[in-house]
Amino acid sequence: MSPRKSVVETRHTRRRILDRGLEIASVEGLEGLTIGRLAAETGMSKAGVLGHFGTKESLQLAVIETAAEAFAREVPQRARDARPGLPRLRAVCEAWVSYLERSPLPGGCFFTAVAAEFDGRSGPVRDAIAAMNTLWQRELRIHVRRAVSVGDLPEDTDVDQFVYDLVATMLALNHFLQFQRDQRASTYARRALHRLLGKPGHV
Amino acid sequence: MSPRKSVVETRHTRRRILDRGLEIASVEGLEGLTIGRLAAETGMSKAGVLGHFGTKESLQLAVIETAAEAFAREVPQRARDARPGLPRLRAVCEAWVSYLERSPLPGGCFFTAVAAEFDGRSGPVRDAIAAMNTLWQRELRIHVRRAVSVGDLPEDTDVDQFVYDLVATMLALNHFLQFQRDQRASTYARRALHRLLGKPGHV
DNA sequence: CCTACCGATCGGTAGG
DNA sequence: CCTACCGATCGGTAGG
Repeated sequence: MSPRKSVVETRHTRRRILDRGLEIASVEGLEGLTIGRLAAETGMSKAGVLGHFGTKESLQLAVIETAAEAFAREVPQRARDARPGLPRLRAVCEAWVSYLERSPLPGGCFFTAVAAEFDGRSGPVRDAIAAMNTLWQRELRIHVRRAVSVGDLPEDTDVDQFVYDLVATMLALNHFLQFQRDQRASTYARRALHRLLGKPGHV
Repeated sequence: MSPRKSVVETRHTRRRILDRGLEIASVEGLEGLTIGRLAAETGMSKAGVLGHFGTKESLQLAVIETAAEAFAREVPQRARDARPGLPRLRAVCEAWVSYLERSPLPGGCFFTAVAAEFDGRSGPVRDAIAAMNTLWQRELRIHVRRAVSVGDLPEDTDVDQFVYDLVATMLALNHFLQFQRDQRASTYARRALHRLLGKPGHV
């Protein structure tokens, strides 16, 4: 029996479980993430792992939360110093491409993976993934709209179409990198972005 | 005990299993496709189902083969009467969009789903999916190259970039339709294609 | 946080 | 093609 841990130690253990869980889920999906494997890889018992979350579904929701925090840190946060409008939008996209290129998670983009996994299902886990997806596209729309309103993009820009094109480029980048393991993918992605956003350094 | 069946009946049973298996796998993935569920939904015993394939892996490979045949029937075959070059390429893309729009499988595009599922894994199943993916992109490249050589597309067209852009549009279409359930997706996809391929009806 | 369980389900086999 | 199994693993619980 392990001795009872302090609050800070408990929180640290929870983080370790979630960080490892995010890595596993990026490869195996959120259903393929099993409590038994998570226990083995953190050196705990299954009951020890489950004690932090109660149910597998709560664990899945906590992993989604963890993924959202990592994404926020890696992409939108890195663009916050750029001037609102096209420069900010470009900075966001460059941080996004760079994140997918570096691919800190072994299975590539967590949200792309679990969106595909849960697209045919329903329930709280799907809803949580969808909520993050909506939040992110809303942020992209705001950047595009701003770029239009300050005159960096043409007045007649279709904002939703623009967001679709950005998302398409990133979905393809993740697909070509992770599935096809084609390193040229980031070149293609940057060229596609260049077509949408123009030359970096110019307005 | 069921009486022994004729060869034609056996083949028919195998087809029924594979058709149902493809539907299940489009939603649950190829790992989530279980022999028990497949048996229940075809009114057979697990041993009866497994007898047709031997192992789950063989079943998975047979489902991939079935999916490839369905895709070939629905997309490239429907474009074979169009003139080689840009008209053929446009016909292929229109059949592709239409296929994703109609979405005969409950989980959307089978290959998109399983590519995401297996991108972090290795083995014969991943290899089979990758082989189909390669075959299809090779066909797309041939159409693009032909469109360039007959003068329908500019001489300096980057063929691989062009294929990347087509795939990006289709991945996004499937994502927006299946995950976001956004019916406007096909409008966005067709506009993106229009930008790449020009106005249908014109060379 | 552990050990020691639970019923359900997994892929697969034996034997007919 | 079936019934009747097998060991392994699933999510989860009891009790400490």
